[in-house]
Amino acid sequence: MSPNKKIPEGAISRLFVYLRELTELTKLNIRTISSAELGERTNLNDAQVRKDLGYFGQFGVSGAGYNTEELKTALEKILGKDKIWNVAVVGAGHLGSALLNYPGFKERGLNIVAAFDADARKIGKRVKDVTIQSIDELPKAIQEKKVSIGIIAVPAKDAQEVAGKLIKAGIKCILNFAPAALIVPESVKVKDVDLSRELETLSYFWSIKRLLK
Amino acid sequence: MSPNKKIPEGAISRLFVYLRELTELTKLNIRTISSAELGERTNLNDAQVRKDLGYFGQFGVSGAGYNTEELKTALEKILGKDKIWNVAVVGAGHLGSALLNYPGFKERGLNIVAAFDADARKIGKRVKDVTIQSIDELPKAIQEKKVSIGIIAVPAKDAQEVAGKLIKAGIKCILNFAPAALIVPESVKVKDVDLSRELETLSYFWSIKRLLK
DNA sequence: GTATGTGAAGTAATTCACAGCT
DNA sequence: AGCTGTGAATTACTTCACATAC
Repeated sequence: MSPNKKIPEGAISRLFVYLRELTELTKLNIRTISSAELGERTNLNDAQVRKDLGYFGQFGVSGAGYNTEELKTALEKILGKDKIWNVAVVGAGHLGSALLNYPGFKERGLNIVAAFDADARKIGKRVKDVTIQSIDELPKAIQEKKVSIGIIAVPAKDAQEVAGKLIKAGIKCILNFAPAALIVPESVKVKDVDLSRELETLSYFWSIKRLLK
Repeated sequence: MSPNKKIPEGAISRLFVYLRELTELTKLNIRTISSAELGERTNLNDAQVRKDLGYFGQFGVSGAGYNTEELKTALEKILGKDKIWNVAVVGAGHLGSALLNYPGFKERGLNIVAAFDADARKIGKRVKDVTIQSIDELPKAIQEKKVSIGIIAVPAKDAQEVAGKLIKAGIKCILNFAPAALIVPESVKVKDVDLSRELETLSYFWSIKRLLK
């Protein structure tokens, strides 16, 4: 049942994990998998697997499990994996460049088609498949290249300004690597990836030595 | 009241954000801040700010708010920011190199002191402050350099093996960039950062156009 | 017998709301 | 008057458990 059941964001995220696993399984010519097995391979509970899938329909066969090929196809459709997504990176420092070179994106239909930087020395340089452009060209390039996702990989102090430019250019989804709390309209979805914070949080768990879970 | 109240992991993570903000505020010579203001600057609810702090003590003054300098000092102590953490990166590809060059870590007391790669051509190369070593030297180097956090930045297929080596070498905290479900003992804390998945999840929200929150 | 799909139960995290302090 | 600290209420998410289907 696909209609409005209020789907946790985590469920969406996990569906992509199931899809990856299913891609592996079909490559290995494994035809069928149970929620318990799929859960084991993804470090998740079997009930969670079933519930996550349940938000979108009924894909399994009682007593038998899921047909890997069928479920893979269904998830690809649900998750928009039949489409290719155009992505732009703002900030061509070490992190931005690493993202431009990261093979995992293209493999998953996420195409980085534009990169921008404010530093004149970087403009015109070619990294992987794209040429770094001036920030001034951002609005036009975003339009022309039909970019739907923006990645912010600039220092924290510049992040809000960059976010504003992306949004003005029509971007509705932002992956933000800057450790800054962005202020954006309701209609824009931001995902923060804060690398220092992840490490810091780990260090805390080390220091208390009361590791949970 | 600091004792065992069961502290959400998110609360720990947010404390690091408050600390950053407080560092800014003290630089600006702002002496006092309310939970509402601090929440506004970090995109969080005022009650959340108070509750998060409440897990560790009473730092505020009724009617007045928090003294920025005092709260900063208190959080530094609680979060172990008086210590320096030694970190090792396994995998010196684009992502690993970007992490080695990422200035945000050192700024926050997270020192990358070792880097490893399996590729003989990379071994011996110097990136930023460290020389890339062979994976074979990992156990010895982890010990000698007193590394407490390991970062996995290798392809998914190698991630489990690397995790095993890190754990064998005594590592209890792992930041994992590989899109792989690691199997680790209970005593080891893993944080997954799955960049493709973050982008994919964003793309989903774009495609349904029902952006939440 | 085996494994799904899903309400119900259980946990966890967030937000409310207000008593109490300055 | 203003703002903290915190139980209570709410909301969100996960896991249980079992009727149902193959």
